[in-house]
Amino acid sequence: MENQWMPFLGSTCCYNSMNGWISGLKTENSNSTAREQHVSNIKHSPVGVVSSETHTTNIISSLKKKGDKKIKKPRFAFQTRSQVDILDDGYRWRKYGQKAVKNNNYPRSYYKCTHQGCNVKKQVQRLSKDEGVVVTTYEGMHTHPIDKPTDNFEQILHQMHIIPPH
DNA sequence: CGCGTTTGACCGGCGC
DNA sequence: GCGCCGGTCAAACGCG
Repeated sequence: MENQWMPFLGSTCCYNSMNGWISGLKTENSNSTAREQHVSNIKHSPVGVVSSETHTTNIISSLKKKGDKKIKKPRFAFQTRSQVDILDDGYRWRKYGQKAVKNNNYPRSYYKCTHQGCNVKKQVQRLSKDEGVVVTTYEGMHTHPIDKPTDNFEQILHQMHIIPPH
């Protein structure tokens, strides 16, 4: 498989062209530290992109039905170090569920984009290992512009609009 | 009154 | 087949 690395807000994320999903690694460097401090002004500070291969495998296997060609939705997960769970990324989200997940003391919240016809979902989960870290997973791509642009997170969202090459 | 959250029920996949 | 686990539904509720 060929991986294509791209800068992501001071850290590095990895696009895996084999399964079409984005995975990544948390990288600490002086550049990201400065960036974090800057972004922390808006309640969140990205610390890296999380790779969840097991989760990815499960989703993909569940997506493909017998005979059907699997429709792989782009997924994008990243971690932020924050006190609050809800990231104001400029889109409007409606919470439609909350579940307690195993091996985690904190519940996982499920959100859906309220825009008509836009089926983007996201999950927000706080790590019990490090309660200062919030993992946000986006699923799908928005079919509309951002309602309320935010200077910093607009860039993140823009990164997430990258369509996997074929 | 319109919209978003809460919360238990429901459901499908998967492992045993 | 059954129970666990994760994801979704939807009715009730809250709040502006």
